[in-house]
Amino acid sequence: MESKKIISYSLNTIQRMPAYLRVLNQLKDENIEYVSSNKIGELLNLKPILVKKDLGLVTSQQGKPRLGFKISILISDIETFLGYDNSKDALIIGVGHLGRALLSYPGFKNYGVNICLGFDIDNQIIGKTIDGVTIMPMSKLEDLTNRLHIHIAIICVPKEFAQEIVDRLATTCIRAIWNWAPIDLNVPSYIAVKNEDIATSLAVLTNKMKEIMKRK
Amino acid sequence: MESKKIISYSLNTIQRMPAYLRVLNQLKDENIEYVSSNKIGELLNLKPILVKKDLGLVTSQQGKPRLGFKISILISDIETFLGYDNSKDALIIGVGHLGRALLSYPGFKNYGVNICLGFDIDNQIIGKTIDGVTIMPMSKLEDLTNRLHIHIAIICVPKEFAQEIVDRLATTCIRAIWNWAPIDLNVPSYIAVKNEDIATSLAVLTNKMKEIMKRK
DNA sequence: CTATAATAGATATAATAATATCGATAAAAA
DNA sequence: TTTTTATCGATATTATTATATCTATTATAG
Repeated sequence: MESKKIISYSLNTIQRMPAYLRVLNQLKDENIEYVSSNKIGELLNLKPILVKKDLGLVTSQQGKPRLGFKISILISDIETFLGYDNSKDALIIGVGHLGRALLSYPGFKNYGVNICLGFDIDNQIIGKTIDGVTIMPMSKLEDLTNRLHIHIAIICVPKEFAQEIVDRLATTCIRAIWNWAPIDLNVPSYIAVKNEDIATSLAVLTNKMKEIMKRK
Repeated sequence: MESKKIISYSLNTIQRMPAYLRVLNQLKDENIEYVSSNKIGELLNLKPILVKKDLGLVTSQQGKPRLGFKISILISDIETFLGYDNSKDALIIGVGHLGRALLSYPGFKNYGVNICLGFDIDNQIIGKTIDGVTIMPMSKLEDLTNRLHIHIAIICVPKEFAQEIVDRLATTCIRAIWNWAPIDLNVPSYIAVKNEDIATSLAVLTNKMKEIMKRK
């Protein structure tokens, strides 16, 4: 009987990957070919052993003693793992300041995400193109989502409207929601959610600050 | 010899607190007086036992059998724990779309954060007031920060400029930096940092999506 | 060519976080 | 008033995550 090793990646491991990718690309730009876990740990303030374990989980190569891992392979392995290799279309709902900030963010393509449509209720901007993305009326939401087979939705509307939009998206082929509205959404189990929660971030920040202020 | 119990709160516990606060305020608005860990766990999709432990760590009250905790006390205990009770002044550097989105966000006061100053290099907006916050030229950064005793800085500038701003802030009384620029900052140990990392968020989201798509 | 040192990889251990269990208690029901 | 039951609080257990140790390997220095 065959046995397949099942590897499960912890949330923490996943969250560290983008940081690895950043330093690896930096090193690659400096024309460095190999890097050790020690070196990466040093650059990111992570224990080398942790880096070693994380990288060992996702890379396809054997690390070489005294040299470490080949950077180019490491990069492509992590990109594959994170899904940056195959571009995914996304739409954005709510094109106010926050929505525009995200639209003008140049980095998405590096992360395999391509925002191809915007939706808003403001007649002033409907039909216009902002940062290369056309803004459509909300009435077209379901139809366009399905016709274009879009799986990722970015929600940037005021919190009062977020839930009703989720309910509408739930009837479409959307399978991931990146929620920037400060509210706990009710989302069916066939849709992944990531909340960008300002309150949580601030809680962590002020807590850290409290620790630091206590010290001295 | 006296012994003081040292409680250390895990990052996870801290991060769950804002969610507890949200549902507690909701319940309070419904004029409910007591709530059990079970009920909160149900509302937030968390195991009741985890909620019980988290709340037990921060609350000052004895929970009552069959009733649970008194909501009003729980709220004020969590608010105190998170530092929402004493307002903290903050400044924002970079008032483009993202900066404006944060400025127009009405929720900060609920989190004990008061953005009282903005800084930018754009002469078009320097001297103007946006959402009640006056925009100052970068040249005044250190002086105003120190004179007003501001401890929190929100960085919303393009990533190329983020590090030099951190270096300038390090010479002031700033003790916490909320970084929205997509870059690993080098920050002295006497300053707390919280990175708002789009790449990390997307990594988590697309990974969850991958799991969901695999299922069926 | 040989010795050395830095590294991966595997495995073991420790630390941390989540979950389960159980007795005491008090509200609610009988 | 008595019984029942939901809950807390404390403690124990389990699961997960991070760290340490040890061996084999190989680039590098001598």
